[in-house]
Amino acid sequence: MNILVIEDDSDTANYLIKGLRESGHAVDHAADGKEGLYLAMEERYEVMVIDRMLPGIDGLSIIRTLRASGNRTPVLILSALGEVDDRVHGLRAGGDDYLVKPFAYSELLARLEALLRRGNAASAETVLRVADLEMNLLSRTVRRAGQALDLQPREFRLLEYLMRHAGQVVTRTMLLESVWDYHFDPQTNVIDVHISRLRGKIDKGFEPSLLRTVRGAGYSLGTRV
Amino acid sequence: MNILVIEDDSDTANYLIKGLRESGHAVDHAADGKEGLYLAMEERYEVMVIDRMLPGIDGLSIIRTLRASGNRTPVLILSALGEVDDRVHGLRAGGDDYLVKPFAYSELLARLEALLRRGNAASAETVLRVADLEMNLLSRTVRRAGQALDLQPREFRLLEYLMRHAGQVVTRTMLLESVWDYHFDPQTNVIDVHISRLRGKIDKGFEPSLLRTVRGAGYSLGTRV
DNA sequence: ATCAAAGGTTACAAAATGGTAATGCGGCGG
DNA sequence: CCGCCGCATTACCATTTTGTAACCTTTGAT
Repeated sequence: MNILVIEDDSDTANYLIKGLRESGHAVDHAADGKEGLYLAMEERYEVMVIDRMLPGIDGLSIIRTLRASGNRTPVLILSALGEVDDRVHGLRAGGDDYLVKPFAYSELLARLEALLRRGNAASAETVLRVADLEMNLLSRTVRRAGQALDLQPREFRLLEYLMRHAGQVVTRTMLLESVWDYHFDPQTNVIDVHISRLRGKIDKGFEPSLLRTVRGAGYSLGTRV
Repeated sequence: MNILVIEDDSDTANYLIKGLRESGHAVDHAADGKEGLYLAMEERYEVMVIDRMLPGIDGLSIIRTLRASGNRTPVLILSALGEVDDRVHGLRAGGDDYLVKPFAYSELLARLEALLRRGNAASAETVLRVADLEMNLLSRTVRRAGQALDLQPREFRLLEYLMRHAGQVVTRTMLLESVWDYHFDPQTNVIDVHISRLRGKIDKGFEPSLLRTVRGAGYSLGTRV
């Protein structure tokens, strides 16, 4: 996971960065408010840890600025202040969680993961990705290598199903059930025709081909195997 | 907001319920795990407050059961236990936040609101609501008073635009630009025809009418004014 | 009360979409 | 190396969706 840490105290910062990296996360670090705000605006993070007291711009202002500009990245506020009022202010400023220093690393990690979980539950369901192929379920758009593709409704449903089962072999029966709502064999080649049309749109002109035929079994979407 | 409180200690429960109701929320209460799980599964809440130690089923098991059945409602765990390990377990079980008793009501409220904010940021983008009319942008379904309606693609786009501008007057020019991508006047009555078709689906047979004509200006979706 | 303009409705025509069937191609077993 | 089977492709047809136009209704100014 991509995490931004905005923390001026170098001991705390190093402790955090080391721990998070060991847990397998990619961490960026800013030691003051100005740099922190810059990174938060320019880069895309999945979660941010922001110290409340910072040289330059203070932590709560950073959060307010981000929220005002439409940034919804979850934020965990870190602070030496323990008063209830401070915590309430921090959360009201747009923070998603509040942890008081000194803190146990395990608790911080658990809280970050809780934030990530919530974030993913929301966004992971609206955009599907397989290699450089991207489907946005909300805007109903599909792009490959950044280029917009124009799919018909049935092609869209077909591709959605394939993307939700990327890497697996998808049988004709599965497709008939899920994409066509046929619970019997129509004895025609509907699927073949639509796969062909879909290929013409998502694979023609791009490398590598993503929609692969598994002879005798079905189809599979993805890069390898 | 619809809130479920699962708490066996009657003092804490009453304190919580009273406070939340005064803050304008609708609160349901369960005094044991069994009843709590039942309510959590049957009703739809926007957030839940669950005590960790309960007679019957314990709090963490409730959360695990809910998560396993696909329920993603945010949960704030309430507990007398203060150990870091307990907090970590609570969050890992699928809780979204953890608050130790005794707690300040203001902090609880701030944390609940932080959870709600995140929940809404995610779901507000996938389902639009105007009175008893509901549009799910992910499943592309529309229902009025709970009854599923079958809209054509263009009707769907038209209704989506109207719902996103509910209460405002939407001009013909706005509709041509946004729903038809026409940047000129087609000199036909396409809009009138589609509004008529849409009315036949969303308003015919329901009360009150939601799609109102604003003579000389355009249309407006909503209950009053 | 009358009339013109705005909007509603209906019927029909055009265009887009989805499905069928015929034909072509290529891998694989014999 | 041949022929078959499974899949790909293409052309075509049916259906669905969308748009146009004619006609009808309502509204509000005079």
